[in-house]
Amino acid sequence: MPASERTLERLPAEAGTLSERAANLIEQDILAGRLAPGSRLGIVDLVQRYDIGATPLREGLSRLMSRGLIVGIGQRGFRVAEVSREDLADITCMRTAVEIEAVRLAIRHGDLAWEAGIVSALHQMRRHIERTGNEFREGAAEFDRLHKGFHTALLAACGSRRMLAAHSDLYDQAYRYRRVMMGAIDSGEGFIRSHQMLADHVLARDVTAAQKMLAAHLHSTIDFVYPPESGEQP
Amino acid sequence: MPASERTLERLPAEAGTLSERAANLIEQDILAGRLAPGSRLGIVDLVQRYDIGATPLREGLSRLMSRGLIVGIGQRGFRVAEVSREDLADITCMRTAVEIEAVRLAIRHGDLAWEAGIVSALHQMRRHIERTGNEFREGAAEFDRLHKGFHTALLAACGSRRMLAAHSDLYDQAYRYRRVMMGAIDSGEGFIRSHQMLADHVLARDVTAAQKMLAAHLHSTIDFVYPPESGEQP
DNA sequence: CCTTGCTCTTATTTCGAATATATGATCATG
DNA sequence: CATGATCATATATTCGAAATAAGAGCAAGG
Repeated sequence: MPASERTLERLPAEAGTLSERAANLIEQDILAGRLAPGSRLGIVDLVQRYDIGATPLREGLSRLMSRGLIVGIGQRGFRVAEVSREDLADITCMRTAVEIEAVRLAIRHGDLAWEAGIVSALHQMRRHIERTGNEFREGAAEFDRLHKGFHTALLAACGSRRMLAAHSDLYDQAYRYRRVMMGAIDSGEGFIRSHQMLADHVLARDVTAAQKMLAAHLHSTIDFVYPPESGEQP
Repeated sequence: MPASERTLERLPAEAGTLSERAANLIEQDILAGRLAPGSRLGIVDLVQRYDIGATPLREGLSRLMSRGLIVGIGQRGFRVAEVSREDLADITCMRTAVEIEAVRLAIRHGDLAWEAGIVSALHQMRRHIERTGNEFREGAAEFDRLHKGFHTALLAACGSRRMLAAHSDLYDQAYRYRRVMMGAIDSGEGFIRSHQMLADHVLARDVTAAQKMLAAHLHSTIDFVYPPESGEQP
């Protein structure tokens, strides 16, 4: 195992045009929290930070705008989108709408390969938690990739490009909030169990149970990040 | 009626930055069919067409990309998104998901102002049809504004910014297909009646009936544009 | 005759400079 | 002392030209 270092970090950012690269880099930094919510995204700063010209940067920012990670005001530049309880509620609302319907369609149309994908994704997630023990928050980025993979697998057979794209976008937007609660998961025990149950309902083709559990799962993030009794802290 | 010409055409396009203006202009042209599906959007052509520089144009194109009206391939420029039966089905799928949930929430949370908005929007649409008679396809753009207004009014009280935005985007994307079937509506008679029924169900707070009718309404576009027995014609 | 590799053309993409706009400070004024 | 106008500075935005990549046409070789 000498040359085991492969080009892993080149995958997301080093493709195509500088505009895409810029969009990817900025998205990564926002999701990872390196660009805090509400931060001003001054062009000059960004040019220095990423060593990319103003034109492709602006283009990347424009693309991110429509995805809810960035807000841009007329002649006053761009900012990282704020986080707030209302926004998380809105994301959850939209996610619920998309996933409730997508999982219904997936259950209706899913074939054997789809089922296998779910089992596989769940297995990977479980193993990752077992392997890293209670410190699986450390590799939050890697863990979240698997978590996203599982939820994507559930919906994979829904047959709608737009729904899958929307799910992906919304998942990423919610990631900024989930990051906060990563440390709050005591053990991976209950986490895996609830996902196992979700998978069971889906594989049993029980639409109603799956929808119900999915909705509850989505809403649980809100209470984790903003406990019901506490005040707001945007 | 001397100075009855107000600045109406300035509303959508003449605000803020050139990038926004470019995005708006291109969007209008795509929706109106002046830029045909699949057209190459060469930068040089667009610069001449709109008398706007390459930088803000490209930025506008980037913004439209995430909204499904434009596809951009790496180093190979931009094109107007193709139309196809699959794409219309996908739009409808996504619209169903969003609207089914949004109307549920709206019925649950809607207040008196919301109800009034629905009645008002329906009234405007009916009057417009009565006034223009069977030629209401002529003012398709104006009519469609009212039609969109009605459907937006139904969901207005859902309480989710993202859902309303998604509805607006999807409605616009579907407009390219609806434009084709505009001439196919024999009389405004049945059209208004079905919308009246939809409004009745919603105002009666009958979630199930409203959802059912809404879904059917959305799906009806597919059969109009691509009749079930005919082959595809993208 | 088809394939392959090269050059030349065309178009996209990017940069650096110029322009237009907002922001903040300074100063005069009520 | 508060308030509003004016100017200076910083910033975002846009332009025109240069760098870069894709595509077309053509020649040489299998």
